[in-house]
Amino acid sequence: MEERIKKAVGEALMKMGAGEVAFVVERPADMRHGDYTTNAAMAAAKKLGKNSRELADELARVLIDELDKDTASYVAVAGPGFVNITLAPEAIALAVAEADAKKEEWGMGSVNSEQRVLIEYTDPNPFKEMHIGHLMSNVIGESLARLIENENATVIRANYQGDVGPHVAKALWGLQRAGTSEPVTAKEIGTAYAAGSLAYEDSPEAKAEVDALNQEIYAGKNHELMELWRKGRDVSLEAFEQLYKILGTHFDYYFYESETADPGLRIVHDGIKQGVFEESEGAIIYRGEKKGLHTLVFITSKGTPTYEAKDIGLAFLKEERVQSDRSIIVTASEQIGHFKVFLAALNEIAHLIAKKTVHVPHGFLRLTTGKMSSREGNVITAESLIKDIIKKASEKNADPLIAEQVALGAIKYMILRQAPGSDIIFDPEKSLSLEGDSGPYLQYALVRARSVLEKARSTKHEARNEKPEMPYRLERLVVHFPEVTARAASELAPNLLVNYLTELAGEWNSFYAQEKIIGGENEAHKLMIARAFINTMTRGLALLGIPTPERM
RNA sequence: GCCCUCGUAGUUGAAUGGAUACAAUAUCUCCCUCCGAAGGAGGUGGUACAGGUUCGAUUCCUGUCGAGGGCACCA
Repeated sequence: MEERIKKAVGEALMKMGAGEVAFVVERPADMRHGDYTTNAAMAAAKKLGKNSRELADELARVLIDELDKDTASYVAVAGPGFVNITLAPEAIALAVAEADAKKEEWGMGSVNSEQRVLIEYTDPNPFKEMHIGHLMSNVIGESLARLIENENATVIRANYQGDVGPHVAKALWGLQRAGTSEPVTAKEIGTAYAAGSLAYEDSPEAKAEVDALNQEIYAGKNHELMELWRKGRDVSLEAFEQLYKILGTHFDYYFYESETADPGLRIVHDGIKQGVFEESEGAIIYRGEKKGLHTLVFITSKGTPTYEAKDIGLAFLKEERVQSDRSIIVTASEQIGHFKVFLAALNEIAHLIAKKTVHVPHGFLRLTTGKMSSREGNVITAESLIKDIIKKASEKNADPLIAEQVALGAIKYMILRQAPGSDIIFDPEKSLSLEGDSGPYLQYALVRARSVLEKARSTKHEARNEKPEMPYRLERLVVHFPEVTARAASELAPNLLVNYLTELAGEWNSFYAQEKIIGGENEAHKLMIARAFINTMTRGLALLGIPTPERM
């Protein structure tokens, strides 16, 4: 629909001799202004040096001829020169019928038509418990994956896990110190990591031991150590799989730092000859200053690869295993600087890979009660957060499955409701609200709508399909769903869909409160609206990865 | 010290340079004899500060203040 209007506005501008002007067609903030609005007249006025109101009047006249009677009922000029388009009731009825009839295909688009998109997200570290940052990465990444898929692309989900590096050495040091040769729980390993991490900071001897362990792990020659490493890794990875299951996410490819280290080292060493990297104080570095960035170490003076070198190795490994047109990496925003340098270096080695790669940063989850640190003992793990919210949701839901669905809805909503890059301020005292703007609000609206349909099945109703002259606001909102999903996908911003669905749920709740559906006037028409709402909400929540409970 | 984000009702968030800055929450009123009150209807309340560009600035530019993150051997 938006496309159709955009095209008509473009043609109208052409006829007015302003074909070059860039303009937008969008949903006005206030529905009373119409179903679509365009700033085309104001944009053209600037370019042509004419009065915007006069130009808007002219555009409105031309536009009403461009759009056929069944599409727009009228076009009006308002404010400084907005041209507002109000859809014809027939066009709205048609779209609502489509929202019902198309089922799973409702809202599917072609923004990423035929593309193969590789998306890396979650990236937890074995030997550490999964914390909230990884949860955020997972929830955002999974939703992006689904939004991109919905635009007719093939999405390949990848997870990159840090199974080597200093944090692993710290955990193994802790396990050795505790005399554990057979770790069985992730918690056990997490505790060992915390112990190793503390000792590393407090004791120079421990630091030296951990550093030595780190190199031994890279070397892989110490059988006893590697056996402990393998066992600990398996336990951690298995714990992650349990969480992925609960979160409703899955991966097509797993990459591990233990396998990116070698290619990373090799490629960086090759890069020295090409003048991309250089040696400095025994380390191999990339001088970011040549690109207005800062210098980063890629290989340490001890010969171990850093995160940056491993990322170079990873980029090539991905290329080897997965054919892709685009590559998206979702990580915390603290890595923005590192990714800039990494991509600059990669661009010198492999221009085509760098060009198709984009880093999508997500914010932190910050506590109102102060910084999270393992030292303070107030680190919130993904598991503990989920458990807490499930407990809260259980107060109203005896069924544990539903309590879990509601809790996940609440958590995912909190993460997805705002622009991906910004931090989330979380008050652990107040916990998560299950009312108002929230996941459960959307779920509840859906459950109630389904319940109406359920009831309607057992009652007799008229076959006549009459409808009021003016479409309901709810219907007018449903029309916009495909545009919203397309925009959320192209801007990599699930929050746009969250905001839309929240508005949609509110509109349904008002409709539900004001209108008697079963046994009311125009029953068949209202039931159709209910079905259109249900399908739109169901599809929308699916794209966010928010579960839809049967009842609440 | 340098670089990057960001400052919007008491609080948490919206608003591709556009219309009377939009919600939720908290608070104050109402509404279950009627399809499910995790709901609906209404009230109170806001763009950090100072300049600039523009017909028009929460948005762009400059400065001040404040917060977060990054800046050679961590990830």
